Amino acid sequence: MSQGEVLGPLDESVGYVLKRAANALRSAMEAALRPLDLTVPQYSCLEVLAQRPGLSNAELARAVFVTRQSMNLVLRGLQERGLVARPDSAPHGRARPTELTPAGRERHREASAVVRAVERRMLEPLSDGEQEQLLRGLVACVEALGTE
Amino acid sequence: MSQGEVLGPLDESVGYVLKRAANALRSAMEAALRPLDLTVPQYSCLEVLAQRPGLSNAELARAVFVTRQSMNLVLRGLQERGLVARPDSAPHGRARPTELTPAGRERHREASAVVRAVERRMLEPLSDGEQEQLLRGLVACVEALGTE
DNA sequence: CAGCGTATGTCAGAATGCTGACATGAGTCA
DNA sequence: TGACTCATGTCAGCATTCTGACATACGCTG
Repeated sequence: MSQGEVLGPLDESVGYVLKRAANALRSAMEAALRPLDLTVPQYSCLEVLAQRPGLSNAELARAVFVTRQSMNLVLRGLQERGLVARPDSAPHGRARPTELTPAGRERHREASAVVRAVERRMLEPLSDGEQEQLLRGLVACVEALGTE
Repeated sequence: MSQGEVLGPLDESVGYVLKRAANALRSAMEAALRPLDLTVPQYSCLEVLAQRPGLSNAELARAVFVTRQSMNLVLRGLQERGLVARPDSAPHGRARPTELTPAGRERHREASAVVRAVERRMLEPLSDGEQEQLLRGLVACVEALGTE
């Protein structure tokens, strides 16, 4: 009863399946990142910093879609573990640019590998064209909802 | 700076966009359900109950992907507002089957309408065929991740 | 009948994220 | 220069959800 659910109208709703897919991806990522002692927000932070070094706390928060307060906690945890570095005083205004340390870059490399493996597993049944179409469809949905 | 973000590699990651889409859908649903004084979990519960009456708390929790404890709180809130009804004593075992009251059915009708409107808005830029393909792609992803 | 395993409902505690609020620093304009 | 606006970092409180645990109820098996 726990697995063999009746295929009801819910499974035909894009919204329901979208939520389900995001949920499954999150769970898979959590499980994959646990051996590296990283949470999903922590990994997201490392990934953004690797691609765009020097971002401030508030900018990182916007990029990962969390509040400044939450991102601040994440950054503190990463800083205590020596994975990111921030100057003690802000060079301009109050924003302190954050950078990955060498250890942070190494950890990001490992984390990025396992996350990409999860993503690859998720997309494995789809052809390249179908993957592209899925991506474009999702982007279209985001834009349609974003412009309210 | 807040809106015009650089189109980086992140936007080409299906996982990232999937999270983004689910997030946008959730926010839009919250905003649409607020006038009806319903949260997303509460609506989800009503929706499942409308399609499958008589489910117990634990079965509802599994259907909505939350814990029994969380669903119990949701059900209490809905019960206090007279939208769902549960017998005081279980007819079999400990599971008490839950049903929508007439008021609950009416509220569900209203909520379902606004949620479907949100979903329609989200899917508006996609053709029928693209919507179908998106749905099938997401289902494939869920299944690929589910079988670990 | 007694024991075991499973499922359910429920209670308590912890973790996580958010909203509200405030002080600080920089830019703008009269 | 002084007032205003905006963004940032940070503190406190609240809300929501999860994990852990326990008692109860049923079915199965010896």
